[in-house]
Amino acid sequence: MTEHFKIRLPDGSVREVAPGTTPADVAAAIGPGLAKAALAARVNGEVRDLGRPLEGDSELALITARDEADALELVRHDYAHILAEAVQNLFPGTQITFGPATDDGFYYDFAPTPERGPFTEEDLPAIEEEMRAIIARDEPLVREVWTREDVRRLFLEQGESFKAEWVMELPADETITMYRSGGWIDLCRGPHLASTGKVDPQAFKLTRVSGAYWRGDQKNAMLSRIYGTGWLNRKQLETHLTRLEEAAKRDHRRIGQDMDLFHLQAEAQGSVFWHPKGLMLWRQLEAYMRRKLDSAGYEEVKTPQLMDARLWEASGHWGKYRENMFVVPDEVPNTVEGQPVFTGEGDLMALKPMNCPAHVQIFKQGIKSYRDLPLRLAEFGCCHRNEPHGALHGIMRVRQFTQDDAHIFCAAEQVVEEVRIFCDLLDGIYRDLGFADYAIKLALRPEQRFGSDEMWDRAEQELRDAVAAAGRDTAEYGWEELPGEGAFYAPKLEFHLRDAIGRTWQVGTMQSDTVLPERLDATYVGEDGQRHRPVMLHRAILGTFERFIGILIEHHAGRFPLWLAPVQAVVATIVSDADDYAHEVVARLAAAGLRVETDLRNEKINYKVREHSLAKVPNLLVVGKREAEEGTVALRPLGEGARQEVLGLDELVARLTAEALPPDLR
RNA sequence: GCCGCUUUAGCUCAGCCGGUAGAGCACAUCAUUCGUAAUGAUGGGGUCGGGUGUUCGAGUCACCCAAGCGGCACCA
Repeated sequence: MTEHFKIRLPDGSVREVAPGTTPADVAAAIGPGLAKAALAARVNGEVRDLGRPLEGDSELALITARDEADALELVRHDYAHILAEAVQNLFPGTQITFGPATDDGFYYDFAPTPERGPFTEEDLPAIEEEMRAIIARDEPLVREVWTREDVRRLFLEQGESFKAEWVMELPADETITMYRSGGWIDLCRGPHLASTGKVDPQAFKLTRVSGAYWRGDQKNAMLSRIYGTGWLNRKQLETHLTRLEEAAKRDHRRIGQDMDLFHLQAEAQGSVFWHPKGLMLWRQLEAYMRRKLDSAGYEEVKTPQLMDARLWEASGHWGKYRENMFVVPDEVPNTVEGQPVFTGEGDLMALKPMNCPAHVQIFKQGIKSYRDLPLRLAEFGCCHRNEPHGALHGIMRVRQFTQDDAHIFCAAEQVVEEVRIFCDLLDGIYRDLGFADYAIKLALRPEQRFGSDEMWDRAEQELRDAVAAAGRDTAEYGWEELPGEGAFYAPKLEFHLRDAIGRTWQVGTMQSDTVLPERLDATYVGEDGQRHRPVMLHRAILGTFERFIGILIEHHAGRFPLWLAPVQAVVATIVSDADDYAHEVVARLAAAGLRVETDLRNEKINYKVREHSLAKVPNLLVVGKREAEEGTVALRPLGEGARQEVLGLDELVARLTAEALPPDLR
C-alpha cells in the first residue's frame, strides 16, 4: 500500500493524499470555487506555489484574495517578474537583477545596454502594454530546482553578469530555484502564482523610473529601476491613486506657498526664508516647547555658531563628517594699495553641525559636583550641515536647521531614570501636538564606532530598560531593535510619528553617550571625592523645527489647530457701513491676544468666504449692518458647509480665547 | 554625489515641423455696497533658468552649468 500524507486544513479536518499531490489538487478536491480562488498555499507556515508537491504530513492553508497581506505580496512579486520579462522582450540585451514587492507595489532593477541607456518615463506605456500581453498569454509560472553551477553557466551564456554574480553568493544550504514563464527564466526564490494570467491586467501601473545602485552600494554600478504600483483589482488601484493625489495636495511645499508661510530660493539652497505667517507658527511651537522644557527641569543655553576646527577634531566629527561641514577661514586680509587681499589662509572655523560639543564646554566651566546632576542643558540650536544636493527636500531636509536639542549630563546610575522621564515628556508633547500614534525603535551599534563593546552592551541595555520602565516596549509602540543603525558614538532610541494619512516620520531621538564626555574630557566630582565621567544623553523631541513644521503642515493639510494657526480669525464686512464696527471687533480680539485680520475690501461676502476658506483661516467673523447694530458677530468656522453662529462680542472673545489656548495651558 | 525628468508673467500652465510669446488666477484702476466658496469692465506685467554653439533666424535644435522634482546613496 502506498504511503499517504496527512494534510491538516485550517478548519481542523484532515485529508490523506498520495505523494506528488499539490496544494492545487487539494483545493480542487475541496471544490471548484476554491480551486479558482486559490493563489498560493501556506504549507507549515511557509508560503509556497500551488503547484509545488507536498513533501510529507503538512499543515495546509490555501491563500486567496481574502488573505490580503499575503495575496498582495504574491501579486506584487508576480508583477515584478512580468515587468522583467516585458523589459527583456522589448529591450534585448538588458540585464536583470532584483525585483521585490514594496509597500504599494513593486520595482525591478535593470542594467540596460550602454547603447540603450537608462529607461525614461516615456518607455513606460510600451512596457505596460507588453506586460498586459504577457498576462493575457496566461503563461504558467513553473518552479525548477537547479544547481548553482548550472544557473551560473546559463546566466553567463546569456550575458547576465549580475545574476551570475549573485547566485554564487547565495547560502550554500539554500535550494536554488528558477522560475520559467513561456520562454523566459529568472533566478527567484518564489513563490509565484500558477500563471501570469492570475494577476489583474488593470490593477497595476508603472509609476516612475529612477537610478539605484547595484546592491545598494554607491561604489557599484548604477542600475535603472522601474517602479510600479500593483493591487489585487482595479478598484484598489484607483483608491491608491486617489490617495496619492490627496497626499500631493498636502505637500508642505505647495501649502507653504499657498499659505505664504515660507519660500526657498536658489541663492540659499537648503535654507528657509520664513515669512511672517510661517514664523508665527514657529514661534507658537517654540514657545510651547520652551514652557515644556522649563517645567521639566531643563536650563536653556545659547552657544556659538562658529567654532575652531580643533574642537571638531577633538569631538571626532571632523574625521567623520568634514565633507559635510561648512568650513571658513578666520582670516584677516592683507591690505595692498588700500584693497583687502584674501589668501584663503587663517585658522579654520566651522559652522556648528551640532550642539553637543558646545554644551560640553558649558558643562566643563567650573567644577561640577554629583549634586549638580542631572544637568539638563537645552538649546534651540541652529546648525548647518552641507547635505548632498540630492538629499535636500523642501523644508524637511535642509542645510540650515534648528534643533530642539538638549543634553542631559548625568551619573551612570541615573541614565535609566532620565531616559524614562524623557519618554514620558515626549509622549505628552506628541499627544499635545496631535500625534498619539508613534513608534519607538532602538538603533544598535554600527560597524564603525568609537568605544568598547562593554560600553555598547551597557548603553544598549539601559535604553531597553528605560523604555520598559516607561511601559512602551510593546507592540502598540511598534517596539523593535535595528542592528547597525546607531550613531558612531552611541546607540539611539528613535521616535517615529504616524501622520494623518499613515506616513511615518522619524523625529525624536535619545542617545546614551559616554564617548564624547571622554573625548572632550568632561568630569564631575562624585560623593567619593573622585573625578568621574558623566554620561551624556543627546535628545530631541521635534528633531528640527523645519522638518517638524513640514510634518505639521502635511498632517493638518494646512488646517492648523487654533493655537498654532498664523491667522486665527478674519473679520469680513458685508457692507462698508460696518467698517467701524469691524475695527472695534478686531481691537477687542487683539486685546485678548488673538491674531486677527480685517477684510474691508469692496467685495461680495461670497468672494471673501471663498478666499479665506482657501487660505484655511480657522474662523471667519462676518459683520454686516445687522451685527453692527446689534453688537454681535456671525462666527463661521472653517469647513465645507460650516454652520454659523451669531454671538455677542463678549461671548465671542471668551469662546475664541479658550479655544486658542495652547494644549499645555488648558 | 549618482540616474532620469523639469525650468516660459507673482502662481498654475499652453506654445506643433525653428519665423521674434499666450490663457486662467493674482495685481492696478473704474463701476458696483451686493448676507456665507469667484460681480463686471479696462489696464500693466516676460531679454522664455544661465552660458556657448548650429542657423539668415532659437522659447523651440546641440553641448555645458545651475536650481527644482522623483528615486538611489547619505542623514552625527
